[in-house]
Amino acid sequence: MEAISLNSKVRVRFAPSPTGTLHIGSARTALYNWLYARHHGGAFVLRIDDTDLVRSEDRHEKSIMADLRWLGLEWDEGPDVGGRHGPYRQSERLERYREAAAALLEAGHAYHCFCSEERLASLRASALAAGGAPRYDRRCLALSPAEVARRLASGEAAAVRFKVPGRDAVIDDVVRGQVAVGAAAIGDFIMIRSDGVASYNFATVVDDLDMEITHVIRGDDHLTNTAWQVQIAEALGAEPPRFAHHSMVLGADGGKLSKRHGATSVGDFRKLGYLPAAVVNYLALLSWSHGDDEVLGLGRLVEEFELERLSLSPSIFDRAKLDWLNHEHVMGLDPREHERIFASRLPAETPPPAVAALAAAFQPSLVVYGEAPALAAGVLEEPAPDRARVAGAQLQLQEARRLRAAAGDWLSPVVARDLLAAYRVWGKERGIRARELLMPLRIALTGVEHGPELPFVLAALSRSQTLRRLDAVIAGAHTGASNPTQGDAP
RNA sequence: GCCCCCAUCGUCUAGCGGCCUAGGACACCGGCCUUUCAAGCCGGCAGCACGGAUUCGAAUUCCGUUGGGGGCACCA
Repeated sequence: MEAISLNSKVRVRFAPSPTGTLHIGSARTALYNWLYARHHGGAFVLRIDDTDLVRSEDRHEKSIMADLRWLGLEWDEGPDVGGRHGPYRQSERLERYREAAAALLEAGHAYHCFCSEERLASLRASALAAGGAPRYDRRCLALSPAEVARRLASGEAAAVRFKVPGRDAVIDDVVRGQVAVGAAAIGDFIMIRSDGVASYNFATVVDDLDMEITHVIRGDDHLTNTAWQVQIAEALGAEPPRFAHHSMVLGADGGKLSKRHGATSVGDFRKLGYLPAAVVNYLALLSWSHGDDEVLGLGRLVEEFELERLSLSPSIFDRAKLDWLNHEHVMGLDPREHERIFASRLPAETPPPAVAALAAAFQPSLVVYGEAPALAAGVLEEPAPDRARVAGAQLQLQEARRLRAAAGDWLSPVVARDLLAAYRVWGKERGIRARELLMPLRIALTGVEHGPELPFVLAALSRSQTLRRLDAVIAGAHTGASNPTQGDAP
């Protein structure tokens, strides 16, 4: 094993079907492949498994590639970047599969099948009813070569089936050890459909061999596929790649992670404002660990990640932990980078000083960037008139007036910190406690009792905004006092 | 139904026969800090699915039960 890895360069592939967006579970598979390739100095190949011609769409291929790049998982070979083993779309390799099928037909490892889908369906139904695994009954294997030739010549549609060798398939799995699938469970499956297009299980084997893939790293939902695939590889006279089947990602209820669990695609998380580094970090931590280190960047992951240490059991996707990791990554971000991302979430017309102040204010506590607009609005938006009235009622009117009257003093320093310090000095001289001094100011400025630290609020607002809000609250308090139902405290 | 995989706190995991009175993290609860809410810091709660067997000794090995997941297409 050591000798092999020294002599042959590791080559892995991620082979999504462009039938939808990149699911978080698939992203995890891509990540494991990528990490394995980078760790071993090997190649990471992107192949598009689009043999399902009707469900495959170009826009999905594009979005999957965009999501992979967003995650930071660049590939060395693929449909857009090329490479020595192209083409990298299965739809462009159809001829190659027919060629390989012809060889298998020639060698007696495959045969033509003329059975209708209806017959196959009823075969399946009766097998299931009888309590057995649905397997093809090999009716067409019994056809004479002459009859096959005649029916083919007459233009009758035929699929090509693999003639399974009838022995157990043994998979030597990197993470699971030896896994044996009994011969009884493996039927003669279709390699080439009657429309001439290869099926997944066949195309995959041909491509993995052609592309010199050394390790196939994928979800354990493929474990039974692997049984057939090793047998095809052997029939093709080739040494199958090593396999590594990782566990699945489940939803909070233990079921397959799907739409009803909320965000499930990489794009969803991108839109919500998660950092790619945090998503990747979380995905790696799902079924893997490295001592007490949990907050790990891509670089560390490349160094430390080991397939052999993957947990064997399925893991449940926990958004709360992802949130925590994202928060950790946000805190660790270069402040300028954080400000850039934060700003991208705000309305374009947000004044630069406000952007800078708010970005700085929230870097220590932000969970996801999707929160940015609401957080910023809480400070930047003028408190609603009725809100100002309510705030005015909560405010000690005397305090507010004194505050406003003193504005000339505390608005003079340019830096917000100094502003606040000066204000506190002003209050201290008058024997006013910090809470009584600052809470009314907070309410006057933002209309609510919670929010970022006041220095940031002051820095985010312009001088005229600050004065206008104070005036509005004082005026609102007046209105409240003159309103009999309001019952403003004396 | 049949086949395959899996099984440590609610969740992700450490543990690979004695170092385990089972460690860490998230979540939760409490405290501290603080103008507020968060964040941060400190502390707490909480688990080896069950039954046999092996062994001087089992979370760790073996068998079974139960439970969970996956697969069983001319989808990938």
